[in-house]
Amino acid sequence: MKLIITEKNQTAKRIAQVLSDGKARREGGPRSTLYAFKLDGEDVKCLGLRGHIMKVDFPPEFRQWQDVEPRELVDAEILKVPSEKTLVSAVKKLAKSADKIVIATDYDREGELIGADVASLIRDVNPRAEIKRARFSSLTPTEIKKAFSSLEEIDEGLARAGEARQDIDLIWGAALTRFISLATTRLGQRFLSVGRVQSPTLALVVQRENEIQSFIPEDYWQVKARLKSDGEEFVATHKTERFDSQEKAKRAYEKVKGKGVIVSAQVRKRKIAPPSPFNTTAFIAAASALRVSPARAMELAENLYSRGYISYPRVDNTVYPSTLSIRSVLKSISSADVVGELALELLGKDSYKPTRGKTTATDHPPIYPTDSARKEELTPTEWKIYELVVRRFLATISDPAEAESMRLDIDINGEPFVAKGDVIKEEGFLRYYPYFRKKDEELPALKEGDEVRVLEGIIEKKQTQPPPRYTEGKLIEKMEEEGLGTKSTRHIIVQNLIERGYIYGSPLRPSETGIAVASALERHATHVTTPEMTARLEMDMDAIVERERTLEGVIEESRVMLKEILEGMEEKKSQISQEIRNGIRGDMVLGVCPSCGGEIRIRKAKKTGKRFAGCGNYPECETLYPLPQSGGVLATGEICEQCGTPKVRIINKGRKPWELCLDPNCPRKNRYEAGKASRKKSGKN
DNA sequence: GCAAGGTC
Repeated sequence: MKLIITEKNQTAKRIAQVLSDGKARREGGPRSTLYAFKLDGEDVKCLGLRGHIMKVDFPPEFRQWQDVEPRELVDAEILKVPSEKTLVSAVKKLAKSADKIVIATDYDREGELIGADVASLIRDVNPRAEIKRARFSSLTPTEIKKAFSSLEEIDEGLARAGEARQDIDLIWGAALTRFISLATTRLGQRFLSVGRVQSPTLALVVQRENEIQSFIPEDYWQVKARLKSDGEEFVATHKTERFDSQEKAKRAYEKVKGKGVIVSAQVRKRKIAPPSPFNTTAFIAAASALRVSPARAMELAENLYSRGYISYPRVDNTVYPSTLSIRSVLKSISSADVVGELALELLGKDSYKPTRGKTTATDHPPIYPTDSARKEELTPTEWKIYELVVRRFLATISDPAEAESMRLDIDINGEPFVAKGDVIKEEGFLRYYPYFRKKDEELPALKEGDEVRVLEGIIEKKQTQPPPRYTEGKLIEKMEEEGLGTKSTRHIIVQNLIERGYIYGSPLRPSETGIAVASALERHATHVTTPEMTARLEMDMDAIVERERTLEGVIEESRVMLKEILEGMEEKKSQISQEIRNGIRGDMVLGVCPSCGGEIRIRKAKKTGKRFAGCGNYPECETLYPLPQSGGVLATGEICEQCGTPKVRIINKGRKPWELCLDPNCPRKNRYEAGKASRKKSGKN
């Protein structure tokens, strides 16, 4: 028997179908990922895994955080243990009766590692089996057949590179997480985490907040003129866009009366290029702009993918492969509600020139629709995401939009003014992808020498603005730019930072704890807070692939570095502990006491150990409120309009953070309960 | 109970 192992069910199904010309059958229950068929008289089985089926961990004697010094983890043995037990035993069972094994996991570093892990499991139970590797970068019949007719060997170098990543992440993550958690005695559920990707990401949010806090706004003045010509009104702005003093602005403003003369009128045609195909990050950014959070957008996309509506959503590539037939994609979506008609329109074209993005990768095709959906088959949010994917696809194969921009230079009593207009003349792709379309700004058709009437002058005081906080989508884009995380993990990393209480809100801000952890790490373990740690690791991994370095060498070097860092931190332990505890204490302040003006803080009842919110002026002030006993509690800085108590945010793992005011008898609560009940009824949306 | 990486 020949056994084929793939990384996921969908791939197993596809490969089995292609190699058997559609004759493969699923074996076992409805949740099974095993497909069986015959090929040239030989029995073939194809098993789909669920990503990694093995994980790395320390031996049991290192499990108790309080009993182990974090630095002991640096040299501790690292074990590989099954993380998907049923799949591990399925592999073993099947491998016993197989003489040929083909590893057909994804063609990337992690895929090679998954494959090598499986191969070593198989060698344990069946040392005589021949193990080969199939490599393909798309799931077209030609590519699959080619891969299986020219089998290769497992690339041990690539697999070792993956192992280096795994080991280094565990060693650094575990040792530093335990160090700061132990130093601050934040143990149990609410430990403080550190990691190669999460810590630099936290640092990004903290740095942005620092820029905002240290930003000194400068006053400036703007002068505008409301003008009229032939019954049409429009606004022109003084050419000096920012006057640095009120006097100067006033001098210009005082001349804004009577008439203006058009000094020049320029009309320019401008093309607006259609957007590039969706990779994960671009998709997340677009969904984020439509107010679907990254984690939710990915959850919805994965669900649509497993039901056959869209292609694989975890992808770096932004260029459609030449093997993707645009015409058949259009046909497959032509009976969809709403967007099907749009697809039919584009089916009339003779040829297609899809746009291309910056990233050419061979992992998967960019995200595109694979089937027609009806509105009643999907929840409203699923539909929103499906429609977005379809419309983006249609946009990538349609024409540029054409805009006409107009600029009028106007002289008003010697003061120069400018009016700008922008009007879409040809819709092009905007017909299919209207999401971020700007409103037309029209100007009257004036020419040089024409006169306009001044209706009024406007003088406005403004201030320079600090850079904006990151939205989740923008943060994920920034992570990609900095090389942090992967298409599959970035949204999870951001969600983890939120669940840990490090960052919160929309747009994102760091909590006091987040700021304190980031600054302590920046001072004492700089390496782990910068994207360079990842960049360096990537280089070392490349060197392992090229056999220029060994896995052992790379890890040893990393261990030496971490040991030094931990030694330094050990010396400054009490200082680090103090700093972070100050941050934690900062987050304990929930707001202002409505009866005495003191601080409402999170406290613990001495007898029961239960937490509650109470006034810092106790016993003079006895104000206290109950708190939910599970989840994180964070201040929002806002007070309830109804009852005047501070509003807090409750963070629970795996759930969307929610807000409530502290007063359990607030009249708003009834409304909240009603809202909750109706949400429950309508399902997940 | 630590990380980050796969996949559901």
